Amino acid sequence: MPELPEVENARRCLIKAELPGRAFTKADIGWAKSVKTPDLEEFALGLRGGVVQDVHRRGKYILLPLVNGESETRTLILHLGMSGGLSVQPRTNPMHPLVRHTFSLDDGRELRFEDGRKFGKIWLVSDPSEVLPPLSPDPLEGGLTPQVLAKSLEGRNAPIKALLLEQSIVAGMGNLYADESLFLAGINPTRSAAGLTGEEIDRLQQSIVNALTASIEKYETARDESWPDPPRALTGWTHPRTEGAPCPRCNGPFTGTRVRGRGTYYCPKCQG
DNA sequence: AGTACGTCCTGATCGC
DNA sequence: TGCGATCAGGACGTAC
Repeated sequence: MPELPEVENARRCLIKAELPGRAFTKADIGWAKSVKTPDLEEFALGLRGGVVQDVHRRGKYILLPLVNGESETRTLILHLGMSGGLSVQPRTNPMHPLVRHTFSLDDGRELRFEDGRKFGKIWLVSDPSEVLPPLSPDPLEGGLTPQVLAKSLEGRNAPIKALLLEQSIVAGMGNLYADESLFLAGINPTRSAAGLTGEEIDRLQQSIVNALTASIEKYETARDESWPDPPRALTGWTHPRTEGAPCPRCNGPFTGTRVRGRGTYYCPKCQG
């Protein structure tokens, strides 16, 4: 589930749970392959004693800058993959069966990393740029202007939907919000990026920002209402994801197809 | 370089 | 109700 809005929601939950200021006392890794850097032993050793300074997000990555007693700084980086989720809970709370990793804190709570499909990833590094892939400016912080987007799409003949999923083009974009952005912009997901007009790219850029912002707002409300239970996954998009379902705009039937192997839904009439 | 495909995993859901 | 088949919202390595 985690795309930019879900990861941003997770980030805000960790802030609200007052994770910053706490120190890690222990790492319990339940699926070794999740830890990419360094090796397991060094990871557990390096994490111990680290005091969380803040919770940042870069695209779909959560970054926890840590400082230990000797004022050495490292960063714990988490990627939630396809099915990951994070929560901070008292150690005594019942453990969800899909929690793969737990990071004990110095106040009797622990950071829990749930990851049913085991596609999540974890790094502990001195310099995040060692492991982070190239990412576009964050769509929520104004850096992803129509000009920047147009430049990224220049000369690219792949379907626009496929390119929106590239994190170097739109950091944080995922399959669902790609469909939603294209629906809002009225653009067919299968069209070649190079064939888009300047006006369409402008509309697409605006739709990307709108789609992500609207979803985050929904999470914001849900979090306030349901705290401390993290908001369940909510429907942060407006287009249907069922073949034949009525288009919210023209009432015509939605089409389901595959673009680069990913489930793709669009209105053939509004997104001709 | 750009594009397309297979692969890593298991839980949830669908159809018979 | 039970059970096998299919599907899932990410990302990367590989090959053309």
